[in-house]
Amino acid sequence: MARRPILRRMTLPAARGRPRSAASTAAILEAAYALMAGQGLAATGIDAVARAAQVSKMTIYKWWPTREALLIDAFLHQAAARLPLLGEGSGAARLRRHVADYVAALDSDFGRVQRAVIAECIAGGGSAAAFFERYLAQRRAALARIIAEGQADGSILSDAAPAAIYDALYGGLFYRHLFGMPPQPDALLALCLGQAAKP
Amino acid sequence: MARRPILRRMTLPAARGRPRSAASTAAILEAAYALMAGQGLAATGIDAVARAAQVSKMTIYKWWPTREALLIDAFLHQAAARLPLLGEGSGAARLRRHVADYVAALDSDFGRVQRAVIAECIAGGGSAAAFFERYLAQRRAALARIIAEGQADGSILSDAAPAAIYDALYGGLFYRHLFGMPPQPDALLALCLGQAAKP
DNA sequence: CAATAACTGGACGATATGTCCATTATATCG
DNA sequence: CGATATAATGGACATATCGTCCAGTTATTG
Repeated sequence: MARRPILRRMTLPAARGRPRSAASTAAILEAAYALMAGQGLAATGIDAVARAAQVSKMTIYKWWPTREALLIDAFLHQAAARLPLLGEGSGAARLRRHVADYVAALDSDFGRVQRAVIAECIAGGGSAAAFFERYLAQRRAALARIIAEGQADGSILSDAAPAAIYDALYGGLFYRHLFGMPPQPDALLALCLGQAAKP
Repeated sequence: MARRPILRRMTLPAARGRPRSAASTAAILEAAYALMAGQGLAATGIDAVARAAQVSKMTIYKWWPTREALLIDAFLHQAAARLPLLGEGSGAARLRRHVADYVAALDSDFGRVQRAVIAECIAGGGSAAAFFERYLAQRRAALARIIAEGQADGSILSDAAPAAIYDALYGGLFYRHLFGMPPQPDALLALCLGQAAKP
């Protein structure tokens, strides 16, 4: 009979024709990230990405409608592995560890690229809401959960809403980073978690 | 003898030749602001500004080295009148009033333009440190002073460093604004000023 | 009037944008 | 295998912006 395998069809919806090249996709995303990290946003045009990825420009335009979409994807492709949220210890301990990781990441390629992506979002759509929806929202929800656990286990004294604690803490960290001030995680942690939060 | 008047020379350093046109300067700054507010950053090229201000492109390039410098100036030109810091009442009351003004301003032309300027700074120099130096730093210092007064008069309960309170409060507000979340000034104020700050 | 400096208007090369096409490559289906 | 379908290529293309340059005009001072 040689009927088309139903199961296959449901998972990979009819792969007729030449399949999309995973190698090109990865090369494009990595080139975009590397250009943002190295040369900055201004040097990260579609032409430059195509050249660096050794790929035709049309291949990029085929899969990404705007530069904004490409740069967000390039960021997500690298960010997936970074800034893990799991760990052991009290809520406060896990939060402190993540804050330390976040501060270190901001002071690296990752921070430069994140700024570039945000700038591109603003230039394109007026705000960085797209970046929030595709990246920050999940992180914020996960960290709010950890903050709530910290309140439950007594390691975080403040009884403010977890989301508000997150906004003040990470908003403060991001604000200082964006405007070129050195990070001061301890002062913000003390303020946002309640004066003398337990370890 | 008809010597050149010394005093004049010290205040206005030798005004020989045709003087710079104040009307053109104002028209350029206002056109740049209006374009950012109306059409967004992408539509605010030097050519477009020159056209809108009815000015030769060379006049812009003569006085501003980069688009970043022009856009910051255009922002400052409008921002000077906004967000007054003076007022009456306790430190907490003045701070609350400013927070309300700030939130209202962000949700207007002013907010869009501020985002555009920040994006341009990132695209140009990698960070928005230039914007901080020319605008935010003074505001931050003035508000930290008001916060310190609030701690002194007992209207702000938290004894954290005023700068840390500022960073958490305005960082949180800015973070929510930048990423498209609705403002929640009351939650952040309660958290940052100490649970139940007096009026 | 002479000297000085700002402003004009247009032209220029370099670069980026997004689109289009004919061609080639790689897969599935019958 | 051959037919079909889709990706990827590489170059051309019109359009737009950037920053610079220049010759000429305008405004102000000495």
